[in-house]
Amino acid sequence: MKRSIEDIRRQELIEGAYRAFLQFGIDGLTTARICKEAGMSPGILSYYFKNKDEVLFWMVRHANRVIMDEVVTRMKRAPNRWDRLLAIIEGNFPETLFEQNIANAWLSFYVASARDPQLERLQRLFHRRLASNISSCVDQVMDDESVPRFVAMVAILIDGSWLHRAAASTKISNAEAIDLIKTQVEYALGSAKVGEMKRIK
Amino acid sequence: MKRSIEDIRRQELIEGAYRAFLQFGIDGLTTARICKEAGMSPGILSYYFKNKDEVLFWMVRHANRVIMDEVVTRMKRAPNRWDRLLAIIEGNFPETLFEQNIANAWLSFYVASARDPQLERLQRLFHRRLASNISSCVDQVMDDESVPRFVAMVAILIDGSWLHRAAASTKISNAEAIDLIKTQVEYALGSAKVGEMKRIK
DNA sequence: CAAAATATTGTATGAGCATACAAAAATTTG
DNA sequence: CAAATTTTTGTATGCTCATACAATATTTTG
Repeated sequence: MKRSIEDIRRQELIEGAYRAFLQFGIDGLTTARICKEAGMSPGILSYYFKNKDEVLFWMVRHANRVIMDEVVTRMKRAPNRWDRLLAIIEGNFPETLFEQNIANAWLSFYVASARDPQLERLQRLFHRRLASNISSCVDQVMDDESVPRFVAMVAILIDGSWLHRAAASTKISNAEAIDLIKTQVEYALGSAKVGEMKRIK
Repeated sequence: MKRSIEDIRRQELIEGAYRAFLQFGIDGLTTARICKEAGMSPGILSYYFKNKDEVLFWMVRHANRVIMDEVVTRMKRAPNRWDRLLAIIEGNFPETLFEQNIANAWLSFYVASARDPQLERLQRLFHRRLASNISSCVDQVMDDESVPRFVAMVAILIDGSWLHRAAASTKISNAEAIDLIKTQVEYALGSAKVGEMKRIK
């Protein structure tokens, strides 16, 4: 029984923090706001968590999971390496999530992680996961030295599109971002490799 | 005489703010830190500026000018449109400035500009300048509807590389970033257009 | 040089916030 | 149901910081 209520409250606070994060970014996250968003009184946070940073940590994991679920779902459906690569690209731009406020919130997480070792570890983890997913699509069609460069290119295009969405004066839509990245990826691979990837499960 | 000392102090404070910005990002900028960095006592800021935000505003302009000078210098030397495009790309990655702390500071500026209309205007201005520079290189070799997409692609690669530098676990060097962007740009344009651009002054 | 103007210092004030915690309320237990 | 335990509330404390400003120092002017 004790476990249960504790888990529920922690989860509610994490989700409250997530909603506040999407609206105000990391800097707009105050303990008061988190608790209010979770429908609890302001002091409750320090009862269920050591401090605000702990909530932040779990909130970011939660936020990442929301996006990763989109990626994973699409990857599972993909019948071959090429479609898996497309699944990764498309999964990183879900219609409902590719939005200025949210993009900005993610940016603020990047900024914060430069000064918080815990968040930095998370950030590295997310990045390694993305890199390893991309690698697994192309490692059979190019030599080992070429892979990192290709991976960096795709990652830069994905992150860059989010940054663009957050900040640029001419906003890009998710369809445009996907299309743009897909086009550049096709250039980089060439039709021979794309064909090959379509043949590998 | 009055003008002179006022201008000097304002400039010193702006440069102090710039140094603090590079080290700590926008969030690490306190009035005390700015004044200390400028070698003055903590109260001086409100004598020469309306408030901290005004210093911030001028500091960001200053910071942008440092990079833009790199771009402009290279552009002036470029004999044709292709070299001008390369000048823009290379100018956005000066050896001494393409560094994690600085990249992070810029990111924090992007985040802040989402909530500060003054900074947002600056940010739009910077972006329009970049877009217009890129456009002017390619507007003779592609039809008008294709230009924005190409511009977005290059801008995304530039911004994305900075984001990558700030945050990714595998850091990219300026040479690698330039090379990667150049490669993707060549793919996107094709050798015919590149050849054409080399012929247009 | 003395009076006036200007520049600089150091600090007081108050706002916003994280955190701890005493008191109150709700729930569980015997 | 009453005592014990758990959960929740509301607030007090202390910190960091921006800003204003009185007091002091420096420079200018006549």
